[in-house]
Amino acid sequence: MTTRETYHHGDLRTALIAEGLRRLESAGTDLSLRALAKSIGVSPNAPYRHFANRSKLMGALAAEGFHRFADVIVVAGQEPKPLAALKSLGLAYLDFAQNQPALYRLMFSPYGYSLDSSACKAEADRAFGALVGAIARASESGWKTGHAVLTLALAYWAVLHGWAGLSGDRLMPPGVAEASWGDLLEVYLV
Amino acid sequence: MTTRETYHHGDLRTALIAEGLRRLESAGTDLSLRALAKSIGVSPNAPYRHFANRSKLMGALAAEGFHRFADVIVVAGQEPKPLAALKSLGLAYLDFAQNQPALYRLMFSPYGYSLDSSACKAEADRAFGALVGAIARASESGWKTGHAVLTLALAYWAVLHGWAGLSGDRLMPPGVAEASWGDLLEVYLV
DNA sequence: ACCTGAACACCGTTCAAGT
DNA sequence: ACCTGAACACCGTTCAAGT
Repeated sequence: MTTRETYHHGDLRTALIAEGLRRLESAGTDLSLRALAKSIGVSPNAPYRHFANRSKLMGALAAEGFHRFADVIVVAGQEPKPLAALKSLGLAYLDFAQNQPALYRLMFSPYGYSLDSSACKAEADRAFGALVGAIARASESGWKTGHAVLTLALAYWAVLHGWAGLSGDRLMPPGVAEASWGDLLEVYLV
Repeated sequence: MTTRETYHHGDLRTALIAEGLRRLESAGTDLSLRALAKSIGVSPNAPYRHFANRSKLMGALAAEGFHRFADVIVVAGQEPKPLAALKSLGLAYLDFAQNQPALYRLMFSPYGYSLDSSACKAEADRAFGALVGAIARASESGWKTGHAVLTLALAYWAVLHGWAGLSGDRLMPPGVAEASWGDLLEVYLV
């Protein structure tokens, strides 16, 4: 969000990621390494000192996205009442995906998660761990005891990921607006 | 699937789509117009006689994908027993996404659905209609009568789309293999 | 160690021209 | 009507060279 003039020397890596995250949402087009370098005021090949190739840079953006994502999910899951925590976590998830659709798409694309596995996986596991924890607490309080916690967690993750994609890409039928998030989650939450 | 030698004259549009669908799954890299034209044996700009630009071609591929997808979904939903139909439809959905991951991703990406709205939307609506029909029959037979049919359909679609994405991109935690599809759907189907 | 300049092969797209 | 050839601006990437 902040713009500075003290880049270009020793902080290029940070500058690339910051500008990359900014451009990701603003420019609808694919993120170009050359355009990114140009907007920072550096030569077209300067990024190669910090990233092996374009994919690795995209992976770093995805990793930063997963980091912020995990922060949001973990906090939302700390709601004391078990079922309220599940719903709060779900709404936080959908909010994140809606507010940063390009970043979310990158995170869960082959250019994101798969290409910087180590960094992305660690943060994704942190978010998924919060989800499993919330599900476990709900299960202990008597919610859907007929299913394994891990299966319940995967099913909930699938609902959230799927709905984030469908609503983000405006694939839902007309008449179904964001207002129905609550209703939708209720189907799963019973 | 079939390879012919009678292309290049009058059938270029068909040839581009056929070869495009083939390359989509084989080449992991992004589909290039020039490479596609070259593999058909035509000049780099010949496709522009049939498609306004690359996006329109991708949209046509997505539309063909949605057509095949709808066929599969509609057939799977014709299973007589209501709950069995829902499960059959879900498994057909996940099968399609797993067997043609690149096509599925394209269909539900901004380059697919959004760019050739008319053709894609018609076929997507056909598939979604089959889903709504199957849900309606289940609802009439006493399944989850507490929720609106449309809400149930959206929730099921979200589960399927989400799981297709997570398993297609191998984002699920280790130890959760394809064998758990049935278990996962059971959570929703109760 | 970090960046620049020049170069390569590739890409989407356009325009004039051929048949 | 359908395709080719040549050209433009752009891209990822590499390599030699500068500081």
